[in-house]
Amino acid sequence: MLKMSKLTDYGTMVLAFLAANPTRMQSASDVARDTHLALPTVSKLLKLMTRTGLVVSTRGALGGYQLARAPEEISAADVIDALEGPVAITQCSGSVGHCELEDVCGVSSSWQKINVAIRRALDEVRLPHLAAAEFRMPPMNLMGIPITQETDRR
Amino acid sequence: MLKMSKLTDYGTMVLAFLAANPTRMQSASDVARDTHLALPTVSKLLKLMTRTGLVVSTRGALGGYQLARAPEEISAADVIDALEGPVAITQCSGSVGHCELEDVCGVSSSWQKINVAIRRALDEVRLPHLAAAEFRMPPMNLMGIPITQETDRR
DNA sequence: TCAATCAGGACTATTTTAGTACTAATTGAG
DNA sequence: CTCAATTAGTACTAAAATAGTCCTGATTGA
Repeated sequence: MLKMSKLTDYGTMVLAFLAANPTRMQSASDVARDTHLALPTVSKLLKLMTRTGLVVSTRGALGGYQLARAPEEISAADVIDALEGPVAITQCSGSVGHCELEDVCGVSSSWQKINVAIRRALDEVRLPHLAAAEFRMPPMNLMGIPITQETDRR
Repeated sequence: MLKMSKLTDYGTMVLAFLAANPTRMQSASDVARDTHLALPTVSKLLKLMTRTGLVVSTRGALGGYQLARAPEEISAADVIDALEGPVAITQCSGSVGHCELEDVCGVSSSWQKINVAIRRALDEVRLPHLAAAEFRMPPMNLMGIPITQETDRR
């Protein structure tokens, strides 16, 4: 199905929330409260995204998180890279440049082409676009089964 | 990482093998022997791909499998659809047309755009391209770790 | 009738993903 | 200087998805 992990979905929500007030420092608890995600999960996400440079953190009392750059500068590809590692439809195709035998290896060509296409699409969509989507997914029916935006039970 | 499942990888190998002799009927054992995959796995794959119409089967003694259509008519998207279900980066985005609230739901727009781009890329690559890749992946180094084309241990 | 073969599904094992908990480090404020 | 709030790191547990196996039944050519 080639689907994103839940964590990435949540990550988008968290980033969308931070994007709403880019200048304001938000603690993990703030984010958890407003996104309705469980605190430990939000905490984990923020830590991950700090390490990968999507958000910046301030430690100590009154500490918290902020976006590392303008929302327009954060793409879907950035989020997925941060939370799932580099996009790579096959094992070796993610390591362009690392693979010494790239020009011998037939795998590169076709799957690589696909990878590039995917990445380009993911690069074009930025946080503001995603943020618009995040907060208004209504309950809907998927093949007869009623679903809602899936969030962490807590 | 957005990666394909192993099964899909194997599926490609199996199809590539069938594509080598499109007119010849191959039993599951034949395929297993020549692809170096475990028989039960190959069997499972072939059954799945038969049900989804990628290959046709003939039962009974002297039975076996053949491609359902010309190799050029089978795309990467077909293989993934058959073995992993429809490509859909988010939950609801796979059900275009089924979702009654599609025009209300903000999720459609951005992720949908990404989905379409991915699907187009997957549609363009056909079995002959993939087949060329399948049989000559040499041992290589991935970030210092020596790897080979991963196959089923059996 | 038998042996070879596919069909279907149940089941188990493995791996990946999600989620939690605990301990250490940092820092502003009283 | 101490305390409370807060992030950092990491280890661990739980749940879900994926992979893989096996068994039983149906089909068919010899």
